[in-house]
Amino acid sequence: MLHDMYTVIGNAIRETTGTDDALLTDGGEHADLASTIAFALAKQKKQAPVKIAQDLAAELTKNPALAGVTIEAKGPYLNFIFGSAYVSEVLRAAVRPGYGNLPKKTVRVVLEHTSANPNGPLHVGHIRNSIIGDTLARAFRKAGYPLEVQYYVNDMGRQIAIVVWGFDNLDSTQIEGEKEDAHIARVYIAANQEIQKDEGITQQVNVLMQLIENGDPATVRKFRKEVSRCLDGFKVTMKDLNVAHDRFVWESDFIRNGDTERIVNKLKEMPQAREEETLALDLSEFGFENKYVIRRSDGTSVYAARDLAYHAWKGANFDRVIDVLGADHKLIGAQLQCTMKLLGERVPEIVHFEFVSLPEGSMSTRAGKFVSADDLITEIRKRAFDEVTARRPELEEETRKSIAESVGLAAIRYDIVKVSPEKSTVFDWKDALDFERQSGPYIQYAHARACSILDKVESFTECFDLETEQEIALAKQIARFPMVIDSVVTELRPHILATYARELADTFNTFYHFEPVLRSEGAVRNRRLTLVKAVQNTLKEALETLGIDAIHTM
RNA sequence: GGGCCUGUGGCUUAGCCUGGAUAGAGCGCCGGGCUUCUAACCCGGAUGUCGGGGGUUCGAAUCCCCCCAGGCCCGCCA
Repeated sequence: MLHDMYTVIGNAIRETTGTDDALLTDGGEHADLASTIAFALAKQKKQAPVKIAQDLAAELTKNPALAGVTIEAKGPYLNFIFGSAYVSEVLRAAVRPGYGNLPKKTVRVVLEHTSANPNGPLHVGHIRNSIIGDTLARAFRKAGYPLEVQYYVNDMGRQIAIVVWGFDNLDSTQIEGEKEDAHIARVYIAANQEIQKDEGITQQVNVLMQLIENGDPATVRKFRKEVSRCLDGFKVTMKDLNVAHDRFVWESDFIRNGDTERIVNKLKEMPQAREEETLALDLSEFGFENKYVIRRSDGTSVYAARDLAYHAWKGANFDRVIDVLGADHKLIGAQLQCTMKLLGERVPEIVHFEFVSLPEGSMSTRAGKFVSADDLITEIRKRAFDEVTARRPELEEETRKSIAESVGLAAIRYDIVKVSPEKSTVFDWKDALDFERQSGPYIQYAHARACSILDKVESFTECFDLETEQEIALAKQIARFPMVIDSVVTELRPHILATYARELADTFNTFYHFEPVLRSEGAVRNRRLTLVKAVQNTLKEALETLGIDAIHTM
């Protein structure tokens, strides 16, 4: 819709001026779309931009393809203002279920996110990965892509060996009511403290790592058991966060099925291979200073080898491979991409996000320095319940509890997804527990308001002809939604959707305060009810794409 | 030491890729609005050397170079 207008107007400008780029941008407060083409043509035509803009406006107004669009020159700017037909068309589309869905695609996408090491609970840094990843996943589905979401289970790393060593050698009884992942973390932290005191333990851990690499059945069972327990804990947390994976892929499977060995053999044949005690790749010709180590001198594979095998498998089964990874993986991510390219395999696209730290410094599972996602969820639900109880004391306790869960989820997800991924953040309890403007609950509230209006009418005749400035502004905001979804998947930046949903809520709230709906009559009432229905539907679709419940009352 | 990312009112942040109309918002501050469709809201006000310096351009928060500050990375860890 907006996209169609963009194309039509862009083509008209290109045809009329003979340029390649129509220099079309958002018109902001001045227009729906605007072009700065007059500046670009000034030198070539040896005329003032203002004159060029005037001439072009006159010329374009005659173009039948642009019928219904008001074209005016404001100084050197060419402004395009869409007419009522556009607004009606937007409204007709926006009241239908699934508004914002884009045409079905055939490109199969695999998206990997979270993939935290199973050595302790998910903390507020990990869930930035989960929430960026899950929001992207929802946007991809909305954009019509067949998608599989995977969690890569690092079940054979050193940390897991340390966990297993702890269970074998320390007092590791589970405390009553203790969650599995919290239990694992406690043992992991204790084991690391022992390692600090006694270096001999490292040797015992190394032995465990060789046993797991060689597939020693007893060791495999022990590793699987603790990793599975930790994952069970993760699954509870992720369910609370409305984050879902289609498949959990175990790293050790790529050793067992021979994929790692096969890819290591291919790597050996590369001109960049350096086989001494270790097997490594020299990628210095591509700007990587350090060697990319594939195999240790004792013959065991390192993470990179298994990761290459995993990515080769993904590349063989999907058309696009996308990974969501923390900024600490930038270098190895780039080395992975470089190596995949050299192997002639499909190169993964990597979405990086910067770190979340605590006011006192970086988080560390090993040192026990972290705020767990579970603690955050518990705290925010408590706060949300108090808030709901204060506002809606008449509701049943069960209803208030349910609303509090949805509000808490919205607050957490929105607080995290709204920030651009390249910005590092410091976790702040006050900001995380905020339910006011620029928050998830604020957007939910706008949606609940729209629902409340619609609940109060039996039926109405849909009317798509808007009149007032506020009505039209709201419809034009609604019109942007499909293009926003497209931008999210094209740019792999989910915070665009967060910003959009908030702006739509802002526009609706302003409309709400200036334009009575139920208290108006006749055609005015009908068209405003239609508009409220459209905004309710768009907010619902946007919230659900953000993984937030579009609740009807709060 | 090298590489990547970030630096926008007191605080948090959008805009930067793809240069253009008075840099947009929230919190906090000041003032106003609930017998009214849900005030988790709305309206108005004060607050900005867009880290600093140079350059490109008719035009720079946006592009290029240098510098400063912070984060992350540079392992036979993952």
